[in-house]
Order: sequence, then structure tokens, then C-alpha cells
Amino acid sequence: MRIATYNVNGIKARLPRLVEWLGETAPDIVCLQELKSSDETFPEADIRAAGYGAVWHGQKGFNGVAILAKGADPVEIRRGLPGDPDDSHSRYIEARVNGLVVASIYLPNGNPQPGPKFDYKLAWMARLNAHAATLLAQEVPVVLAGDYNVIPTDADTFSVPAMAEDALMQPESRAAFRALAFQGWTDAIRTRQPTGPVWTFWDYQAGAWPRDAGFRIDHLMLSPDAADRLTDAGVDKAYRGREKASDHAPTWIVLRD
DNA sequence: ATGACATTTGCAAAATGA
Repeated sequence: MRIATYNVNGIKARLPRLVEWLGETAPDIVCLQELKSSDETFPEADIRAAGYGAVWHGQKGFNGVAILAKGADPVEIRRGLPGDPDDSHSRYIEARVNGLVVASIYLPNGNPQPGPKFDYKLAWMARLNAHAATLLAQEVPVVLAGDYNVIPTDADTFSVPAMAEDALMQPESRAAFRALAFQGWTDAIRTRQPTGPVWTFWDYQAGAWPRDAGFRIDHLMLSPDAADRLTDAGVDKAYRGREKASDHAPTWIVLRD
């Protein structure tokens, strides 16, 4: 079973590219982020025509997450993280699909830091970790997949100096991500590719893609029951180089059935 | 860097992103 996460940076602008990727790689479960679409304008018919059922949590203009399943309809468990009823951002959706619990996560960027956006990021990460602990306690296979907006280690960026002041690699951001891992979640990509660069994002600006100046911020975190079934993981890097590409590349795992 | 580049909203230029 192939499970992928893909920050599409606008599902309407990306629809031809998304449908093409679904057809070529046939993932069983897909977590999408940055739909930049309201619930009403989510292109449900196009996704269904591509062979996928879907649940989504949209928002006009920015944010927005979805979970797709090939030939199946994900059953929504929750939308939004618990812990802050005043949080209006659409950044979390969770569903049961193919015997798994799957969450699509769009973690706040947090720039500029310091500042209120960084405070929001850290508060959101604390809420994510609290909820993740409750999922772990259920002892079922869970995949927390998405754009975490965290560069976990210095090996996960093309340039430490260039990113040193960025919210994505502040010690507080990394500490929260580490705390999630220490609960017992497995960073799937690094299990399969322990060393060396594995980029999932290349900025549109400053020729980042042709320079291969990327970083690794899209992660699939596996509960122990899911990690036991991990057989492969990777990045569909070539899609970043195609026409009208997202600035992220699809990132995926394979779980034994 | 008040930048770049891309998308959305809404129809100009601002907001947002990483």
C-alpha cells in the first residue's frame, strides 16, 4: 500500500499536474495540503473521475487539507486539532481508510520569527503532539503525513547559514518535532535513507530548483504498528521539474499489507 | 533586502507562503 503526502500549493492551479501524478504513480492514500480552496470549490468531481474518494477541510485563499483514497471513501474522524476553539485555520484532517488512521497535516510556517506567527506555530505543535499521544495510546496503525514546516536536522537543508534565522529550523521548532518522534513516531524517510540530502521542497525563487537548493519538510510519521510494515519510502522528485509544478514534491511510503 | 516567485482574491495590489 502506497501512501503519499503532497503540498500542491493550490489545488485548482495544480489539478492537471495532480491528476497526472495520480495516474502515473497510483498511490492508495494521498494527503494533500495547501488546497487554497473553500469546501465548496474543492474539485470533487475531477478527483472522483481520477478514481479517488476524498474528504477535505478547505479554506478560502490559503491553507486547506484533504485525504484521498483510491477506489474507496475515507471516513472522516476529525477536522481541526483539539485544544483551541479559536483556531480558524484549516490545517488538520483525520480519517480512517484501508484499516489505517491517516492525518493530513499542514503545520504553520511560523515566519517571521520571533513574533506572533512563530508563537502560533509552537502552540500548534504542542496541540499536535498532545493529540498524537492520544492516537499512539490506541495502538493502531497511524500515519501522520504532511507539510510539517520543520527542517529536523542540519542534514535536511541545502544550507544551514541560509536558513539559520528561519522559523523552519529554530531550536524550538526542532525540539517540538523531536518530542513527537520521542513519543514513538518513526520518521519514515530517514528510516529508509538515513544519511544524505532528501529534499521535498525547492523555493520558486532564486533558482532553487536548478541549483537543487532544497530542504526536507514533508514528513510521514508512523506509529509503531505502521512502522513495522514499512518497506520503502521516497520522493517523486521529477514532478518538481515539470510544467506548472508545486514548490513541493510528492513524498511517499510503502506499507506491507 | 521594501527584493526574487507563485497563487488567490478580485480586477489593483495586497496577503500568504518558506
